[in-house]
Amino acid sequence: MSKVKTNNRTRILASCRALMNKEGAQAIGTTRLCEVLEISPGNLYYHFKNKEEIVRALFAELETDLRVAFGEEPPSSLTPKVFADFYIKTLDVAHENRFFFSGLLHLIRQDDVLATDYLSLQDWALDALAAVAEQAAKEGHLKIPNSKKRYRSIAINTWLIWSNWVRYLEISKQGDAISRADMVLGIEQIFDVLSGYLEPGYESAVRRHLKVVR
Amino acid sequence: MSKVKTNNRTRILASCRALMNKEGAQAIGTTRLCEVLEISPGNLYYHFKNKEEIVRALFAELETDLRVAFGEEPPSSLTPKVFADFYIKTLDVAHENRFFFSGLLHLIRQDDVLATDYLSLQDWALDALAAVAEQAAKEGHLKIPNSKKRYRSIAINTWLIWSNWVRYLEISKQGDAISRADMVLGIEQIFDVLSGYLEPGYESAVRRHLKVVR
DNA sequence: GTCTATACGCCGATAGAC
DNA sequence: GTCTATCGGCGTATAGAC
Repeated sequence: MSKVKTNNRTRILASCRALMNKEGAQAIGTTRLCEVLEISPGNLYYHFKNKEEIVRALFAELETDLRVAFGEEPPSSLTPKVFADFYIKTLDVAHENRFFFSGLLHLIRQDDVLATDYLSLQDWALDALAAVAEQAAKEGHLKIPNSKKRYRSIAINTWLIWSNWVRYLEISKQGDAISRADMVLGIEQIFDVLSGYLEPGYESAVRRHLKVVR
Repeated sequence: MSKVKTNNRTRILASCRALMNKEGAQAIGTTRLCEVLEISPGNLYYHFKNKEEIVRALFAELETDLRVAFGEEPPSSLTPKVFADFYIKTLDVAHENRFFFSGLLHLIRQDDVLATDYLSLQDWALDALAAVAEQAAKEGHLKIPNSKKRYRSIAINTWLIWSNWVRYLEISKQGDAISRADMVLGIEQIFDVLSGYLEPGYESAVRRHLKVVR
């Protein structure tokens, strides 16, 4: 916790995230990273004990951003704008940290600490998504039997699509850049999980809002 | 295409699939593989030009199994049993080849041929899933506006959950074995994508069938 | 804080004997 | 078909000078 600028530490993190997003977490080694940054291996290992520590630091940043984007508590009123913005914000965070979700299984297989931390973040997110569904139902936007189990199931489907949408794009677009429009498509996919239950007026209001963003 | 038994070739494929399923595709090298099989590197490289060729051969097997499981054409009548069995069969194939879906992005990033082949399989599967939704609608099980776009959207959501369900289990269960019951849970998740549109009698019939399997 | 230099292991792959 | 032997390269990580 020194006051001096430890600029290389920041550069390492930023560069590592960018490279891993581009080529995948497994493809980036400390050697490559040092070359790109034009620093020495010794320098990198002064700032981080090992490669795991770099990924853990990146995960910590992701976690912070995600908790902010999901909101520490469900919003008080789910206007169509609040609803649409919620997913835009969270998917943006997923996109900025796509290396993590794309290489997730490999990353947590070789780092138990990261695995535990990820699982508690996932649990938290599932609860948050279930709470949003429950709130939407309470406000009359979702016509759905009031059942914890049902909310949980919707949350899992939402999470599966949410956390894999960017990966699906990377797989499907093969090199082409991922655009803002692609991300909005992701929100529409997530939204379709609820579609069968949605009150028609509310549904079209949210979809109108999504069109504006795109 | 010789008539003699090329047994080691088969052993290499089987062992490679098993190891990759267990530890991830990136974690298994030719060296490890040879040690486990108690054969020499030269032997392995007699049967396969390189590691890519092994993975491609495994993909070919996956593709064959998957096309059989999805059926070459949509079934003539979607009885609840047909519907449930369809997903049980396909998810089993996904489970037997989970290494592929878990490490997909990394695998196709380093093999353009595999990438192309995978994408056409995915396209085919999306069409098949859309056809199933359309058929279910035609038979009156799904109450849904007759729109190609809607069927496509449902197919994508189904595919996202289908192709990531086993990965989600691996991430969430961390070492615990994946059971048959876990797979049936996956089918229920997929089924929930349709839940809002389903004709109630049909829905409960399919769910009853799933309970039997579990 | 940053550098140079370097150890060590594993990986993919090949040559050539049997 | 299968083996032994081996190569070059890259990955992580460390020691120790500046």
